[in-house]
Amino acid sequence: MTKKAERTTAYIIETVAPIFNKFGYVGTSMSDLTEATGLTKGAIYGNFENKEALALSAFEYNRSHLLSVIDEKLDIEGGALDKLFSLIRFYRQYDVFTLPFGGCPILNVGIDAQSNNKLLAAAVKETIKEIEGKIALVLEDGIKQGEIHLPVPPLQFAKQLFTMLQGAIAMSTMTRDRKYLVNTIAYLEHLIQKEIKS
Amino acid sequence: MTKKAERTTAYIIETVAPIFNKFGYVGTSMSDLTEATGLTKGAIYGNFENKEALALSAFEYNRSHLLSVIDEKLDIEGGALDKLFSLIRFYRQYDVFTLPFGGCPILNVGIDAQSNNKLLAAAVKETIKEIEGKIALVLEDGIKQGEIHLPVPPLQFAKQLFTMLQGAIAMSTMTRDRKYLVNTIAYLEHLIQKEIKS
DNA sequence: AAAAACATATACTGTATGGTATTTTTAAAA
DNA sequence: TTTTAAAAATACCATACAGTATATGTTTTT
Repeated sequence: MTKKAERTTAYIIETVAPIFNKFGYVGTSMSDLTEATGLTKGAIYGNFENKEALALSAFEYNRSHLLSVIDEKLDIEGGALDKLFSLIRFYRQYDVFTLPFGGCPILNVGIDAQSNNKLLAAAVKETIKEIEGKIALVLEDGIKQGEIHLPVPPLQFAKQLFTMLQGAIAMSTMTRDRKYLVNTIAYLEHLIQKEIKS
Repeated sequence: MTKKAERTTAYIIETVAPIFNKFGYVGTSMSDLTEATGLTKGAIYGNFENKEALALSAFEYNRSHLLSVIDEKLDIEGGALDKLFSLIRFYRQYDVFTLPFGGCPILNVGIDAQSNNKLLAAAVKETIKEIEGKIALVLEDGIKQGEIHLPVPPLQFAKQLFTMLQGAIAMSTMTRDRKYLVNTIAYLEHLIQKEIKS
């Protein structure tokens, strides 16, 4: 049996994560969080040092959730192309996936925290690097297997791919129009099929 | 001679615009603004109804600044390709261009205001539509002149182009690495040159 | 079951918030 | 140059903010 505090800590994080993600660090007040959790400040401050530590835990929670799904999409059976298609097909529905999160944690926190919270901004930067690395690994493997060929180094291609995905996420978030996701994924499918397949 | 209040209003807007853009709507306090302007709340509230109206004016100021530069880049002598290259070359240095603005007003406000200010969010949406329209117009003209050919309708291509640009902006903002801009522009130059030139 | 340790609630800091009524100052009109 | 109108400064709301000390419960451990 887990300790009481451990369970409350976990409960607080998962309740609070989408709120921080949606309304931002400064846009979220401690009273928003007591209201959402049904707990008092005593309980929250008993489990977290301050608002910043809580926001950081909340981001880490969203981040690991996202990373594990990306891992899942990249770890399917098949070659590099299969893995890439699996990943970008996931991004076609990224808006519905991130709905319970309160939007894309990378974009939301990455933009919001840029000037308001250095720790969060650094955590986002790290997460981006991590995702790019995962994609690059798949590409490298595909090259080794002679399955694909790239016009630029794998990491650069991975960055370019992720940039396009993130652009689609940004646009569909700002306009509330999922066509940006759908069209970008269609373009990327074409790109991968035509440009990098050996 | 313009009335005193008109000048103060203009002064407030231009002083306040980069602050709102950088720190966001909730992240900016009225005392931040009195401090930056050297004016008192009496002066500010004498010229603006409330914080929201001021933030909206500040965004409109940034927006029209950006739109006029985009117009300038698209209104050069030459054909559609020249105009497109002129525009995307501008975006290669978008980070230094937006430095005095406090970052990209579309991205910053578009993400920040999404859950905190409906008026601002709507204004961003409108601005995106406007820019996409300007690009689409150039493309349509290029098709009529037989200079270019597109695999999709002009507006859709414009949206796709702008999505990639906005993705590069988002990535370079979040990571503070301008390579995303440089590489994306290099890719777009290649894309335009190879894919849409007749 | 009692004692000790832990976890949560209560009640309260001091400060900052957006906003306003009123006075004082400054600029425009006579 | 005086009057009048406009603009900005002052002083002040009430409320919300992040955070804390202390008291009260509630689990664990003995």
